[in-house]
Parts: sequence; C-alpha cells; structure tokens
Amino acid sequence: MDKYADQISQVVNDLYGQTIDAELTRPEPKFGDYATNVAMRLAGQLHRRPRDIAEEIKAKLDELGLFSDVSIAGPGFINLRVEAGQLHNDLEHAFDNELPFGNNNDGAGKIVVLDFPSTNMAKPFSVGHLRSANQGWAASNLMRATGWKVITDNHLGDYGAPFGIWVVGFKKFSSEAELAKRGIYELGDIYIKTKKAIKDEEAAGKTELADEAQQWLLKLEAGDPEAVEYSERFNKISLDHIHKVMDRLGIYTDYELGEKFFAESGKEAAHQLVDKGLAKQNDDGSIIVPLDEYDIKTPMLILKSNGAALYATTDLGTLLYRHDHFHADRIIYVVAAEQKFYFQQLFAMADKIGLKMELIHMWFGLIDQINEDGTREKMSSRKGVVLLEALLDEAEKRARANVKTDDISDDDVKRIAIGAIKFTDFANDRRTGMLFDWKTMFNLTGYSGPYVQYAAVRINKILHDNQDCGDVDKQYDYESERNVLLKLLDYPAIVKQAADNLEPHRIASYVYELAKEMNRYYETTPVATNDVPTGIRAARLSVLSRVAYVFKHALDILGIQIPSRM
RNA sequence: GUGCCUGUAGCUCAGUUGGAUAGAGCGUCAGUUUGCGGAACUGAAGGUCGUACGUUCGAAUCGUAUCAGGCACACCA
Repeated sequence: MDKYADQISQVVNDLYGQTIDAELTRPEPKFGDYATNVAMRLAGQLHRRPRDIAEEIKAKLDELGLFSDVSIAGPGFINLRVEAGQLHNDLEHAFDNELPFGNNNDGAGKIVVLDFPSTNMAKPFSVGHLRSANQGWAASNLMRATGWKVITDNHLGDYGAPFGIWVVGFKKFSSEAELAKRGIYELGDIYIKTKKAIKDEEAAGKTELADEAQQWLLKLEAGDPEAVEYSERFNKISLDHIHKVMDRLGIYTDYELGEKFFAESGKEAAHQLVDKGLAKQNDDGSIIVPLDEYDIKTPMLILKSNGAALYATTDLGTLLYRHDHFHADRIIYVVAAEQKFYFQQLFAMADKIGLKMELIHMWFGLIDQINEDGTREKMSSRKGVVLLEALLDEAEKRARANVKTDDISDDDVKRIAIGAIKFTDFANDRRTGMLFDWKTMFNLTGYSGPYVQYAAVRINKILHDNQDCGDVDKQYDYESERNVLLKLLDYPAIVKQAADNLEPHRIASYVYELAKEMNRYYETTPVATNDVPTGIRAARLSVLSRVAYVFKHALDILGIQIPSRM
C-alpha cells in the first residue's frame, strides 16, 4: 500500500511539482482496490477542477502501467485496481522481511514502562480490574510489536489505610478459622464491613475505630513486630490470589513494585521539592505543589499534614524511580477514566519538576451493569461486585456447555472462555463504557472471540492435514483470494494505528473482519478437495498459511489463545 | 459552579483521523448442507448521526451555542 502511495506522490510531483503525501484508502469493492483523493486536495492549491487533475493523473498512471485499472468517480476520486497476482506478490514481499509481518520499528531504542493492572490488595480481584489487565496487556504487546523495549509493572495498592482497617476489622469481625477458610474473600469482606463501621461511627461523632486503624498504620511504619506479622500474612494471602487470577488470564508483569516500595523515597522527594522551591509546605505540615501555571487550580497534595504518604507521594517516588532506574522514555498508566484529573495533576507536576518523559494516561470507561428491570448503572460494591474468579468459572461452564463434542480438552475450553471475555473487552473503544451483561459477555457467535478462534481453528486444521501439498502453480491468478489478500495487506497499517493511538480494539475489529473474509472465502472456494488441481491447492494453502499467521499475531496481541480444537 | 467524557438502527457499538449510497453484532423475518470443520454463509427490514447555526468543493468527524447523560474537582486509593 505504501508502495502505491509513494508512486502516486511521485506522479503528482512529476506533473505539478507539488510535494504531496498521497494516502490510499480502501473504498467499496465496486470502486476498486485502493482509492486516493489527491486530485481533490490539489484542486485548491492549483486552482483547477479536481476532475481535470484526476484525468491527468490517470493518463500518467495508465502510461506507467502500474495498475490494471484506473478510474475516476464522484467529485474526483481516483480508483485503482491491482491484479490479484500482483497483490499476492506484494504480500509475499512483505513477509520476506527481517521484521515479522505486522511489526515495525517505530519505537526502536526507546523504553516504555506500562503500569497495570494496579491491583488493590485489600479486596479480591473484581471485574473492575479486568479492563486494566486486558488493555494493559494488549498495549504492552502493541509496544513490543512496534519496536519498543517494554517494562511492565503491577503497581500494587499495598500501602496506607487498608492495612489498618484490615487489622481492626480482623480483630473485631473475623477469626483465624474464617481467614484460613476464605482467604482473600474474608479479607475483602472485613475491609468493606470495617469501612462501613468507621463511617457509621463518624456519623455518630466518634472516631474510635478510625483512630485504632491509624495506630496500626503508625505501628507498621515503626516496625512493630505484631503489625509486621499481620502485614506479611495478609499480603501473602492477597498476593497469592492476585497471581492465581492473573495466571488464569494469562497476564503477567515484570515487576510488582507497590506503593509501599516508593513511600519513603516519595516522602523524601516531597521534602526536597520544598527545598528547591517547587513545592510549598503549609502551616499544618502538609506539602503541596501549586499547578496554576498549568491552568490547574487545585494544587497537588504530596504529603499529609501528619507527615504520612498518600497516593501522590508514592506516585512521585514511582515517577522518579522509573526515570532514574528504568530510564523510561514513556510511561503508560492503564487506569480508569475516573482518575483523569488526578493524572493531569501528576503529569503537570512531573513537567514542573523537570522530568522529561512522555506520560500517557491510557484511560478506559467504566463497567456498567444491566439491572433486572433493564436499567443501566455503574457497577458498584453496594450492588455487589462481580468477582473475577466467579466470572471466569461461569465463562468456562458456559463454554463447556456450548462445545459440540465431548472430547475437547479443559485447556481448550478455558481458551474459549477467556477468549470470549477478553474479546468483549476489545469489542469497543476502550474509552466507551463497557456493558457488563452476563448474556453478551459470553457471546460465542457473531462479533466475538470464539467466532475468530473458530475461523483460526478451521484453517489450522486444513493446514495441518495438507502439509506436503507440492509446488505452487506459478500461473495461478489468485482472483478468488483477492479480498483475503487485500485484507492481509492492511494488517501492518492497523497495527501501527492501534499502537500509535493505544487502541487495541482496532486489532479486534480487524481480526474479526479477517475471519469474516476468511469464512466467506472458505464457503465459496474449495481449497483441499479432490477436484482442486495440486498446483492450485498449494497456492491456496499458501495464502491460508498467511492468514493463519496473522490470526496468531493479532490474537497474541490481544492475549487471546487459539484452541487446538473447538 | 468549573473542567473532562459521551450522545449514530429496537438494543450494544464501529466508523480508515474531513470523502463516494453512514457500517457490524445481537434481536426479528426469509433462505443455503450428497462439499476441505455449519460455532458457518446469503438476503430483507430497520437512520433527521441529540438539536441549531457556522467553517468548505465535501461534515457523524472541525468550531460556536444549546439540550440530555456520566465522571472528576487536595490530607480516600
């Protein structure tokens, strides 16, 4: 595609002496394989009618014989058609490259740190963390595919109030026996129950529980043995749970540098900023960074009045660490939309204190749920959070029930279940709120993970059954494969676009279209039946192997596995 | 109140960065199987792109206003 665009730019330059970056689009098939609007763009500069310009470009293109057909339509579109055999050559040429097909080197020599899924250790993994995990994982794969050196870090929420609340609540509401039996689910319940109790108490004008929780925090910071023991036990339970769930999702990070890890360095940095005059200490001891010069009226609070760290403190420490130790050129925070303002502040502060890194908040929409009466609302703990493990169990149950034959392995059932859930996450733009609906979450047909997986499994089987298929017929015209070839040729541009904009849903949408094109092709064109001559069979199988490659590449980016059977 | 996000088919959403007759899935209706894997394929119905101005050859896309919904706004994380 780039090749053809360059040729058109060249023709324009020869004819008019204008430097124009011709872009090709894919019009409706009836118009052609590719189309360009250069004639319309030139019309303004040259003060001439677009159709006249198009005619001249067409004449030149016909003369050069680059395209099998050049036509002009509408206000001045130039539609181009390429021989299917030529498309096949183009594709083979693209595969015959040092870089894997689909990859590019845009990020060569640069380092990116991705921050996801930022698990809160106080509660069990809920569907609320699902998007950060999925989107973050896909983003890291997109960065890798475009040449970046990638560092992933699960920025654990392991510091601050939750610990104090845990201990107070454990003593008041729970027991060793319950904790041993229910693990993180008991801790999560304790956390919610205790927070509510503190709120009730506050409404009654008392602060007993809150004070007690605060005491435990201070004890922990002071290294009190009992506090340390509780902390280590609770954290282990929580961490084991996080690892188990992420393993089920097939999502991993290189580091787990939690808030606790950065608390001290963050506090030090806060004080240093005061010394440098970049931050201001209030009379009550709290430290703020004014951000008026960034049009942000609310200053950033980076230290509490009691001298303790808060979210911004640890994030400050984290920024410095990623700058100094990871030498990050770019940091991507995969965090929900709710925190947009917070990250505006954080990024402004980073700029103010002189950190030269590209900071991106890869935000995503919230998860809504459909109520029984059909109304839609934000998913909340008040209404009962859906736990991720329960969701995965349910997905596997439904996948198993939908499997046609009994001899499908558990691993394949899991791949189908996870594929359905993940694809739903990538079905929309990440910024669009995601609708959590038990009915559509496990879609097994239409615009869904299993639809794509099914197409991949089908051709993998064909390829597997026809490994020694002989030599390709050099005369074959690839006319039946035209649409599939065109779709395959689109892939590198899709990857680039998805990576540039951090929009994994473009990959999902593409891979679905490829599957659809594939199924259509497969429905009408026999590939490996007995009546297909060997040379043609070999040619068609070679195209299918390219399709299989792209399925794998694209689904890998999304973190979706292809079952061996389904 | 201020800022940000969203508004497209009955429902859930895309829309190649300003292009041609606005597209998918689900749902509804009608079809396709002596055939390489039918979790598939084909077709039909369904639209004032929230509304109104503006920018230009051309607007779902850009600007202004307005209506509706959501989120955020320093000692929570």
